Amino acid sequence: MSDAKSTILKAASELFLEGGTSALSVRAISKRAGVSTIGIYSHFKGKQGILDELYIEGFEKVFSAMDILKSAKGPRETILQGVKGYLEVADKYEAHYRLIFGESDAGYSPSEEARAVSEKAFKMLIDVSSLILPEDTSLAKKQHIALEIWAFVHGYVSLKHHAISTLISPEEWNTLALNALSTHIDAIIAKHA
Amino acid sequence: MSDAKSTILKAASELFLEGGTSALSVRAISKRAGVSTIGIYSHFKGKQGILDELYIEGFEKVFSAMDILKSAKGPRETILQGVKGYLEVADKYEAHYRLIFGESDAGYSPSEEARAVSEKAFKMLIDVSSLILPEDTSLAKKQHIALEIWAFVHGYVSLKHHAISTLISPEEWNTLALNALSTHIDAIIAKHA
DNA sequence: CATTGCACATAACAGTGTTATAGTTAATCA
DNA sequence: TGATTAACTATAACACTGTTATGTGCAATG
Repeated sequence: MSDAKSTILKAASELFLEGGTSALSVRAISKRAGVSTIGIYSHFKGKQGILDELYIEGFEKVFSAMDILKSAKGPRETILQGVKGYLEVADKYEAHYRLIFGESDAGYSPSEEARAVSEKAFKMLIDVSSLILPEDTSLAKKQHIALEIWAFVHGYVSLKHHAISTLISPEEWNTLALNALSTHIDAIIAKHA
Repeated sequence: MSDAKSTILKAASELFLEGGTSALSVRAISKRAGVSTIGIYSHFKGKQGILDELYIEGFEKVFSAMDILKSAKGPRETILQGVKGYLEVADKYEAHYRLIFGESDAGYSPSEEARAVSEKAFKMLIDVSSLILPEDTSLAKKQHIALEIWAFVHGYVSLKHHAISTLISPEEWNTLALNALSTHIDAIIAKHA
């Protein structure tokens, strides 16, 4: 990546972490990066291009959180560790997470390249969650189980972000999510044994 | 509600259903409603006020979907019926659902009144999900179980909306969600019997 | 009749993403 | 070396956004 390109991306990432999408105007990025506004369009495909990079950046963080396939503690604990990592990434990079799930910019929709990265992440999730299934399980079934786990974890993260109800303390959320997932994974194991 | 007020709200609701938040500009609403742009500010508190009304409108639809407490089929089937209603509302009023969960307008955050309506909906959810729990269960525990169910269902809806992966057909989603919820509710019942 | 208040249209302000125009600087090539 | 080309820059404009100030007319009230 060229110098100017990485400088722009760094500035955008900083602004993004500081104030989310609302702080991410083309003029603000170019000002902080020390380039002209037109630079955003020559080095990236406008704001869409910037958001794509941040989208991919976000998924790569999720990637690394789930990259714990080779655990000695057995499939159940490996998955729960992956869930824990996911929850932590979602907390630490909340802005990225919101962008990925469309919670921050109505106009944005990921490019083909960005979509490809997200599918790669889903495939990794399938690998991890397949650990609790018999080896001869069909791919469709594996996808369904992976989706099941993902939906559950993401549901907790999403509800937490939007804080519809303030009845539950922020610290408790991740514990509740882990307990619920633990119960559900046991149910899946029992069902498909 | 005055004539002009309901006319404006009707226009806003129509535009919203047609094209989501991006179609909801103050000028577009006033044009369709046949009033001046300033009318949005005299009858409502600007765009925020309009979005608040739609937010509440959305929650009332969720309300009515879950308002099936008195079912003769027993607690398990009653809950699953509530989940089914929830999924259907989420499909039918996708724009409202996205607004409620912040997936459509970054700048918007619900007013106190709107928040109150959402808490009322959560309390109803607690009532429904408490059906599978012993009567002497603590309120905190009831909340946790309600959150568990909500997170799971919402996770499916949210992932479906954003279609990270196109590997699963749209028609299949709700069936998968219902099956997963069915499994999990059994697990909850077994755990807290 | 005069005054008050309400709804109106028009226009403006500050911001957004994007693009056209024009000027400057650096590197490449004959 | 001198000329051309490419890449950068700044400035300004366009069409849009939410919001507000200004002025206009009309209706009801004192």
